[in-house]
Amino acid sequence: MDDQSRMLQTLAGVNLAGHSVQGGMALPPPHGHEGADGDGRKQDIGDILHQIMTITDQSLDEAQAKKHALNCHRMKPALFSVLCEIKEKTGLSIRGAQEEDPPDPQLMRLDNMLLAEGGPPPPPPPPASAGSSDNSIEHSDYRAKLTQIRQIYHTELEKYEQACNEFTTHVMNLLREQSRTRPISPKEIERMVGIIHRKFSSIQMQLKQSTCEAVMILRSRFLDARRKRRNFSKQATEILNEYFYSHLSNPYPSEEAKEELAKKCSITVSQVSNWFGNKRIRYKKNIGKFQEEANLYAAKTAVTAAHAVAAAVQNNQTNSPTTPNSGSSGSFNLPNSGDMFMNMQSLNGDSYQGSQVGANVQSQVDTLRHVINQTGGYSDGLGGNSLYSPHNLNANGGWQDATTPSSVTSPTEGPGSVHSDTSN
DNA sequence: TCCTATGATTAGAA
DNA sequence: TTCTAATCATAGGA
Repeated sequence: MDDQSRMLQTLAGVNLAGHSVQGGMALPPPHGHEGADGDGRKQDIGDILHQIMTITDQSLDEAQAKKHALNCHRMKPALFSVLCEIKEKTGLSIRGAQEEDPPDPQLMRLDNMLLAEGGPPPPPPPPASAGSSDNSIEHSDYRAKLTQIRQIYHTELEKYEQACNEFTTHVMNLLREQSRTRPISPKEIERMVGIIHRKFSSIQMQLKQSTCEAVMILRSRFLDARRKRRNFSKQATEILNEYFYSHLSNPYPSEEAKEELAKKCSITVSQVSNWFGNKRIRYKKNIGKFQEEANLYAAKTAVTAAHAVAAAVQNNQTNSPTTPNSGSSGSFNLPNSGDMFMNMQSLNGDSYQGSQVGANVQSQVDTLRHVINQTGGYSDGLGGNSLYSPHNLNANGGWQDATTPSSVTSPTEGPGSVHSDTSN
């Protein structure tokens, strides 16, 4: 059996089963019997089908003429409906299954990213907070560029959507027009529209990808921390240097000390760590160069210590005149200058502990005297300051005390701690 | 524009 | 995990 006759049989079969047709123009029901009227109808259908099947073999003019006749035929709506159903049951049902694709995860990810990036909240500031006076300017610049990208994206998207709508309308009109001559159901038109939309959404995805790339480039350009290097404030550098040179024998601040320094300098703990890391290595590499700086901070620390201790002594004498003199030459509790620094910070700052001062005030006075005597005064020449001389570095380039960095092995050494490092 | 200083990052070691 | 050492990339001054 060839295809044509099979089709004819199928059509006839569907019809004879009393299938309801589109547009309320159903075939008359068979009424349970098929007499001469039924035979006539069959013949009628057979004629139409024959005409349809042979129309492709005819010339265009002949076909046009026949098309009109077929369009006006009373059985046309019924045939239309049946043919549509056959189409549904064959190829189109396969396409229909593909329609239920879940939303593309990549597209969703891009959407989310664009949403997050283009949303109202400003981008996070760079990690370095110090010296970021022009952050707002940079952010506005960043935002301006981001807005520009978004504008381009939206313009393009609008263009695509417009084009998509135009094309969809065009296709719909075309299909509607064609549905007069061939079986195209509204459902099929709908599917076609869906296909067009999917095609356009893939174009949209490309657009989104490009936009994402542009945003990423912008981000890396504007927010890359390395590019955003800012010098710390002078005050912050001074605080860090004071700590460094006063802990020269063991310039490894504990976690607590780092936190304290970070707080004082308005920077992050990791920035403090970075700073000390850089400082240690650069100091070690070029001690001579840093000697002057070391002396400067030595003098500064000593003067601060002198003032603070003097104040503490006065305070101590006023409040507790019976404080025993715990410090005797040779056996005093000698803090290194770094601890003095932190003690002075404690005395002057927010972590003051009266009891500590009370207990150590005399030894601090002795310490100060000791240090002053040891260094031969504050105005020692270059290299003559044993307090900050590089002898703390051992032969293989490490700090003598650095074999046990405080942050690793003795994290309890915090601000204000006292130990007997006499190397200073 | 060049040079130096400096904050940040990275790989590898301990 | 922290540190060192090398390196990058930028700031800022001459």
